[in-house]
Amino acid sequence: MRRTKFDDWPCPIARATDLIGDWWTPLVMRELYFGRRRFDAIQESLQIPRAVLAQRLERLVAEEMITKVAYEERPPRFEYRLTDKGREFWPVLAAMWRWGSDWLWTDGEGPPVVLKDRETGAVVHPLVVDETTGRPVDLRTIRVGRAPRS
Amino acid sequence: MRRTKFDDWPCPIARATDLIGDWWTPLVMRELYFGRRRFDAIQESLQIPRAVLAQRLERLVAEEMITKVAYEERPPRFEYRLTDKGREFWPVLAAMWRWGSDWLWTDGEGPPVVLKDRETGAVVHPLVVDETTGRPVDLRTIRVGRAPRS
DNA sequence: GGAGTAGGTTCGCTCATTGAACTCACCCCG
DNA sequence: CGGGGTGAGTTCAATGAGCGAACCTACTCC
Repeated sequence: MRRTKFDDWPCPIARATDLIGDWWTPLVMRELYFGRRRFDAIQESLQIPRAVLAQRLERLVAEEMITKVAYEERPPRFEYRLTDKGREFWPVLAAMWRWGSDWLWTDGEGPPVVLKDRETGAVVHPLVVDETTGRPVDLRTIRVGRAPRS
Repeated sequence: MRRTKFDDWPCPIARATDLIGDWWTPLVMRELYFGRRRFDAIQESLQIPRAVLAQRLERLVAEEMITKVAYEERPPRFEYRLTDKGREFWPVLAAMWRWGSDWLWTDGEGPPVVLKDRETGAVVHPLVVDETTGRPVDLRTIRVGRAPRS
């Protein structure tokens, strides 16, 4: 049977999972965030099967995370550019980066790479807070409620 | 062929993706965050195939996101409890929640559910910031660098 | 002794992912 | 003009993961 789809569930986590839950997709986004825009560049960097990359890019275009732009007509050549929707997804990967760095290196060291501020060079530690109060989101202080109907 | 594993890549996003990139896994974590701890409760709530749920829980236990605890000996009954590692993954799903709420409801409304502060009842809007500066993480101001060797 | 419950396994089917090879349109070089 | 190179994919056969349904086990309750 076909894999169960979550894209019409009434939960933001379910819908987001449907999109980025495809194998390789977060890594394809990572490549785009770090400036790789061409098919072969992404394929070579990730060593992703070409058929899979083609299918993932197609879906990301359909979901309007990226757009496919011809940067040359003859011969036909394309690149993939992030949309606002795609660019705003970066904080999710930043949160994953933080958690992965904190918990997935068991060798006593951390990962060999860090996020840095482009200007100051200071190391950036992503943290998820409540926009209004500024307090870190904590499972114990949060519950789910019905949305206030406006 | 077997699906490519990312769990030993030198990138925090890749390693985290390997774990939560399994289909259903973020939703299983969501159920645990919202208090469902028993196999049948999770299975019924998500309508996830039982074999898949068993395999996901097994992996989450192996990765120390959760522990399996007998809450009753005769008859044998179990529940799954979050570890610190599992609980600290919640901010990643909170960031996904925010992005999903902002971008995945095209019907003019938002999702029917929101996150609320358990005490004040105020709606919580997760936001990913830099822990040191407090500024929202923005792709344009961030780059990747080698980790300072301590 | 039969029904019910919690927590899984087993099964056969289909779809997705994989690596390797192939295509296509074009350019450049001699 | 022929040969090699490049970017962007498509095609292919083999294997593995996800699917729904049925089954199993160990107990309790009536």
